[in-house]
Amino acid sequence: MAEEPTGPPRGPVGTRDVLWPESARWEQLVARFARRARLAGYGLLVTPVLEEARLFRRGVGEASEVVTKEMYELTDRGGRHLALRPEGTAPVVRAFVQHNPPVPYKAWYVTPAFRYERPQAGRYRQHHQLGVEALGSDDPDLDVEVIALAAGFYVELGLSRVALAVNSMGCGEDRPAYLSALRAYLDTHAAELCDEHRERYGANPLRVLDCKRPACMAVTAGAPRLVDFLDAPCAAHFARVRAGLDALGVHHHLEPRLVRGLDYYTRTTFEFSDPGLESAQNAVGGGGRYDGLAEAIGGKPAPGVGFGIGIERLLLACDAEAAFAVAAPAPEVFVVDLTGGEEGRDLAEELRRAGLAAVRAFDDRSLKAQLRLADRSGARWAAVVGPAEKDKGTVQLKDLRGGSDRELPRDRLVAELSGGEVRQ
RNA sequence: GUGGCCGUAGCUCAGUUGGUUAGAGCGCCAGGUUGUGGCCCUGGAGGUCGGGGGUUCAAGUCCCCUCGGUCACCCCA
Repeated sequence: MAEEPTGPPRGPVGTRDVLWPESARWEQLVARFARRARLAGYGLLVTPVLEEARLFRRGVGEASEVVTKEMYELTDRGGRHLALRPEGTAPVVRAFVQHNPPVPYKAWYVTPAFRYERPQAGRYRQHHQLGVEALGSDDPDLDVEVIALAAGFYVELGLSRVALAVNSMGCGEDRPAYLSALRAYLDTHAAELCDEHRERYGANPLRVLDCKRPACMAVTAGAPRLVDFLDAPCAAHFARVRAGLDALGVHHHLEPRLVRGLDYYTRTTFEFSDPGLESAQNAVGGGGRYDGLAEAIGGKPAPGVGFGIGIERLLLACDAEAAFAVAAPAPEVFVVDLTGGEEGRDLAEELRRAGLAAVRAFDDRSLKAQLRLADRSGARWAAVVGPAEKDKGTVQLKDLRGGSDRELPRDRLVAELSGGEVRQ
């Protein structure tokens, strides 16, 4: 247990503050995603960050790493056992089950997610995800729509190296046959597996496929493949998904060992990775179909498919590819006041009421200081009001790019700035 | 949870084999004729050297602990 800290409080380990102006990029990212989602008919869904802990135990999986080792759990003052959401899908499905909206119900979200793990490049205890979920249909074209939405988003941001891996995990019908085949294979190669999996793979042999240690990877390279065990409906579904991606020009490749760490996946799984990311965490998004999840959490059966994109990692990928540069937001007008503040106060508000982004200096700074601030603010115009202008009822309008200056009646200022006469 | 590396001004860093009042650049503030920014010049503010303990005549420099950061394993976004 950590000792009681001293000094001013700090943000908890593994969390970050995104200060302005850096946050401008974040803001833009969410806006772009929202637009894309809306174009495809996905509406914003807001759900609580807190959920009953049992939602994730049942949904994400009792034995999954995320639940057993990484979940933030707490008991509230009323004795309720709650958890901070470790991922985005289960809460969406919970809301769907609880409210039973018309299907297909297509929603997008932006949310923090919490996992108690050691932070490193591209990995935090609180990270943020952008995602969509489409519930109530098992149409493979819906898988295609969802995947294309994500793929198009990466392209829109200027990410050119993002690769899409896909796989199918089958369903409750064909999974048992595959599991026994995999188990039989692993039994004959048990001695060659990594330390962690040598003794224990019985509970969920799929985990071994996900193991990145060289020993396990060498063994699983020759293991039976999920796609070879799909029953007819699942095989047809997967074929339709891949054909749809091809038809839309969404490049992808089969990754037979892609199983992902959350237990709820069935049929389609996919993952986007950016090899441009230097760090070990180069997965910038992932998702899949989860036709058994609604039922697993106690609702009536409902299929679903969706994905999550990690905002922090996505931005790291943008840095690595020198993509998605966003200019810091700048005001249109900087109001310079030499009358003691009253004129500046009133004029700034007047401009804002007219829809112009207007800022000013405080603390009665010198003219020189105010103009310096105006320059650094990035504003195109400075509107200067001193005692002389106040008496005459005018303002000096200064073009901060060139430096030219002209005086105009104060009641003409808004019209000048918003009318296009001065704007170019 | 395990391991490597690193903690000196707001930021990026320098601080010789331990030796006076801890420095630079950038940023910030003020001034450079009474009301005009950017460039330049001058000056200024700002640091419990992450924290605690120890060694020593003397610790930013060495040792231990601790907190934090960072990277990796694992897993994932």
